[in-house]
Amino acid sequence: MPTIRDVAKKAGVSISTASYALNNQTNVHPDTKQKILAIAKELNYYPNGSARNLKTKRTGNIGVFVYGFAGPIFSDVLEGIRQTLQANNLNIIVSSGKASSNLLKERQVDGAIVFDGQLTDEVLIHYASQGHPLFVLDRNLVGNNIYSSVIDNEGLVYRFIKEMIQKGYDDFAFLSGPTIAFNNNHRYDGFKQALQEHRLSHTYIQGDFTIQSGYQAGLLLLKQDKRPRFVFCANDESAIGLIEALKQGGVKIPEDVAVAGFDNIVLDEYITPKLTTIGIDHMEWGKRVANALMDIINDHIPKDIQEPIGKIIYRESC
Amino acid sequence: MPTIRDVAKKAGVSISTASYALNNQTNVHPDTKQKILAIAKELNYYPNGSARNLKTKRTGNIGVFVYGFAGPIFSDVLEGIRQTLQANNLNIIVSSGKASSNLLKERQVDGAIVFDGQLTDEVLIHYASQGHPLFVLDRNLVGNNIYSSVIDNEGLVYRFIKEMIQKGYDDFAFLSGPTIAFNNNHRYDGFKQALQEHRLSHTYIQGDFTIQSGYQAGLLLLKQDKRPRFVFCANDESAIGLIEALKQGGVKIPEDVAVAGFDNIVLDEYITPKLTTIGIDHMEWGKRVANALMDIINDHIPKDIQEPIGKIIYRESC
DNA sequence: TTGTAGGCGTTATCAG
DNA sequence: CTGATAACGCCTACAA
Repeated sequence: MPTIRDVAKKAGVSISTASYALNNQTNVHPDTKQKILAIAKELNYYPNGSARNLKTKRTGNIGVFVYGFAGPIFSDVLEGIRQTLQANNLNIIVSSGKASSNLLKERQVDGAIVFDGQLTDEVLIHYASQGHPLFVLDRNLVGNNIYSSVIDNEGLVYRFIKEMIQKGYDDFAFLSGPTIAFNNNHRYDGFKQALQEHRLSHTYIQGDFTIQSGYQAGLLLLKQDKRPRFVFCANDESAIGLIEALKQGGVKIPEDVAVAGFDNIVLDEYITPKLTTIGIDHMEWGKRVANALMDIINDHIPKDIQEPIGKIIYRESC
Repeated sequence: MPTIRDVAKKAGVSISTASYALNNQTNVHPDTKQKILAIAKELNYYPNGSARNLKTKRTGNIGVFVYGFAGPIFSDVLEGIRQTLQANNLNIIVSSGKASSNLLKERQVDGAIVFDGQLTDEVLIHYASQGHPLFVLDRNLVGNNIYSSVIDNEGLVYRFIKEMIQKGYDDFAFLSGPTIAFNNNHRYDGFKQALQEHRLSHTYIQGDFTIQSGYQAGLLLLKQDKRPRFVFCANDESAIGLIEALKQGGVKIPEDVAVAGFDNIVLDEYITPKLTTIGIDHMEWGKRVANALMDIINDHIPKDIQEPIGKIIYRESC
């Protein structure tokens, strides 16, 4: 493992000159510079990250922290973030679980984008309070150096349900996700608001965002003699489970029961009937967030953060 | 940002004593230790990762490098790896693109698991040659400290096609992925081998692993007056595209044309007909690989690496 | 244009 | 049991 020392020695220059050359400083003679670079390449020299980070107090890494790797939604956001960071010469580091808080506490990242409800407010606030910019997605958190980008869950669902009411539906049910989920509650709020304006009541079914829970909800409905005409599901996965169960029970969708979800996951287009849903352009969202983070890092001026773009995607299920 | 200095000063002890206490050494009096820990907590002290890494020559991070974040297959592998690493007190760092080689070159990770054909052999070999353990998945690479875990693509496809021949099929086509893909070629080898043993010929269709390319292939088949009785697709996504096109053209699956794929992605169970495929237990694979890496890191004895478990999953498409 | 030297925050060796 | 002190590898005033 060659160090800058070895490079300098072999080039017959001092360590500092080597450092200047390797860091593309102007104050070094072209000839010496070229010689140093050639030798660095020959020795396969790369600076030790830990040493550089310690000295410069920056790592060149941006942490992206997710709840788990299994979810289908994050991948596009990550890809959008990755592309933007790479264009700005920053490394993306995606992590999850205990590793996330370690990286944060030990300052192995210069900034962070958080998509993980498990990370405690305390850890996040402490990290940001040291001067590191922090972005929280789909979560409420205020503090110094903390920025957030939140999907307008409430507004989107509200608009959608209003349209469905215009279309003639008047007997709704809400298939809920876990009640501790930020998303879920806002979606429910929008749902209720729309109905309330038309003095419509609704049925509430508890689920937990999984396909399985949707399936269970479907079985539940099958047992009832009277079923809602429209089930709005807090996310697509539960909607898919619900449809699966209803279909097996001989219920026609959307003729007997109409269904819609939220998230626009890939699966939506491949089930029968294709699922109507509300979708976010995740890749674009990732890019916007990463760009906002870049702005903050580069000139410390928090530009106004644009909301992610959401839209209703009409397909066959309602 | 408090340093160990601050903790020591406030506790009225030397830096070294503080370090001992914080690192759970035995040679420090319980009372002083407790005091130091209390003050560390009070000051919200956490060691600077860069400094510690520089000194100890380890980072506690394991890099997992993927080709991109968009793919549907990796997530379970990642989750398996994550769980195992977390149980061993190591941080998982997932990265992609240029960031991956940076992290490798600058030695910001103690070991790596590589699932990214874009990372050059050169970078990988150089990294491993410095004494870092490296795992490559689904790729051929030999060298010091390099281990690999490869799916038996060839054997699995071979077994599957043999069974299909037993079942009576005798008119096959192969829908290929990109010919530079390691996976694809081995799958094709197994396919050819099985047919050859029965002196059967086959049709070859070029694709690139995407749903779109499968769809194109389907359109192509629709134009032909004579169609193969069985299309084996190099992966599930192309199979799904193929099925979509054939269905739209009025072809019945599996009655007119039988189809199968490889990977067992989530989508398979939600399309009509459900896709027969060959699947790997990805979560289990991730765990095995991570465990093998742990063994290597802990006692430097390369245990025999178990192959990932693959099996044929019969559903409706053939 | 190049070299000297100090220090980033830790850990770890060696004395006390 | 505790305390000086020397590294780890690099960057960067400042001096030459």
